Amino acid sequence: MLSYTEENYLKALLKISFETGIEEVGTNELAQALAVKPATANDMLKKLKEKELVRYEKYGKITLSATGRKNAIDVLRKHRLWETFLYEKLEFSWDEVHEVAEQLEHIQSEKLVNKLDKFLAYPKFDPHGDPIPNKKGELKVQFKKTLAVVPVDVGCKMVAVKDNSSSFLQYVVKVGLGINNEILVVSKQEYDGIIVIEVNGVRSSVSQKFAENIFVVCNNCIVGRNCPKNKCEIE
Amino acid sequence: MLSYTEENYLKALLKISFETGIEEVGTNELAQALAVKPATANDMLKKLKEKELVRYEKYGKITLSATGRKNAIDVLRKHRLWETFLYEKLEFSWDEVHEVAEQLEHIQSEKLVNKLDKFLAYPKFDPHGDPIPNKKGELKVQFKKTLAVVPVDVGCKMVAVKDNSSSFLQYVVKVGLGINNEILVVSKQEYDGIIVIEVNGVRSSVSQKFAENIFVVCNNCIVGRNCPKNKCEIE
DNA sequence: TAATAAAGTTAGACTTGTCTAACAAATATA
DNA sequence: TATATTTGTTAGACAAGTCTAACTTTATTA
Repeated sequence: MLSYTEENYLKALLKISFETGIEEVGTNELAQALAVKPATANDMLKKLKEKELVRYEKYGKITLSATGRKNAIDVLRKHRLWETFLYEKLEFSWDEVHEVAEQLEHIQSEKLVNKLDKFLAYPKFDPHGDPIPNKKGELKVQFKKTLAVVPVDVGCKMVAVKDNSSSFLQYVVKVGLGINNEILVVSKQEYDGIIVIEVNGVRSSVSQKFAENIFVVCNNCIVGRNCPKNKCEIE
Repeated sequence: MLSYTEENYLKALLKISFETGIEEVGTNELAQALAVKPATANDMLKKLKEKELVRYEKYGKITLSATGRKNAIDVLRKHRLWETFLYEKLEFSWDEVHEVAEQLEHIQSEKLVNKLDKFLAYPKFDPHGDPIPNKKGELKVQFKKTLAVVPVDVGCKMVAVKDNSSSFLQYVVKVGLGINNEILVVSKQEYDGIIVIEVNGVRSSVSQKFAENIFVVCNNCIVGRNCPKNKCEIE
């Protein structure tokens, strides 16, 4: 049985891998993700290695072992199922679910997870558009890119957000955006990166930073085929 | 903000008060309820006193302060709401809810508790028949006695169980008993305490120990009036 | 390639919650 | 009431997870 803390370390490793597209993770990178000092992460890494949850050599990179990955995916599954529950059943808003799910994801009861999954009718995606792993740990692969790389005049569909912070999500709502909204990129300013988008007939200007945190699927991409290199991420 | 452990100490104090009917609790008693050594409980007590959650003097008895009691009741409210959720929405059986609720009761989110309460339509009692405190911390007082003190030929209604252990609860189900069942005490053996009861026309013999863990309300008692002394408990 | 910067490690310390072993006080009982 | 038993306390230790400060490796770049 893993401790609350150990689970968080494994989850962070998985999350970083997903975000960077690279399996190998560095100590500082991990420490930052967990808001602890590198020394602390280093200590824990020795413990996780001892338990064969990660592969790791001194001064080397960290990768999850098969067991470590399975555990991390279990936590992710719980997190996303709870987010879905809070959003769909308890009237939580999009930006409120994450914080509470961070706690709920550590509840230990296989029966609970599976019954919750059933109660929610086996959802495939959470309220942020992220795929929910099933009982076996399999999750829907998504070919997605950030809004920032979509060329002018190209239409796309918002599928997820990268940043789960409440402040960002509230901003997203304010711009009139939500999961599954169709977005048209109207123009892009070379100078400062400002992007003009059209959603439901309404035009808004968003920053480069904002656009980098919105995941979309392009309308003119055939998923997995002509999806331009370095602009699509496979999870 | 209280730690997981501190919450458990406060909850245990409240629970012991409820069970004994006495507000004052001893160190060993508390330690036993939490499955820790008296020395450990003693250490924690100093901390809880420092935080003004309990009243306590060296070699004296422990009582909850107003703040301590409020915190304990909040935990109790969460515990019982989660039990109700698991039982009513997730198809958990009577004897499975307690263990998981022990974990869920520590989730920190006022919004979550209140939304859960609403989702369950503000239940007054949990699956074991115990009253659920409302948002303000008020809970329905129940005048109840154990099946063990009910005289022969008297009918009563099962309202709750004292022991929440899975093994006991499974036994209860086996005897054909459940919350709100009418019970008639057919006979009592002076010699070994065996009690014969009739439930839905079916007779069963139960031990003294078993009967002490079943809470009932007598049919010939007018609650709060002719409820015999030392045989009724007020919570 | 040598100097500098970034990344990673170690040692020692602190906090929380737990333990054991020895001791002290309060209560029960002979 | 004196002794025995129960109850409660103290001191010292330990594991988990964290920190700071100093140090070592590896990577970058002038």
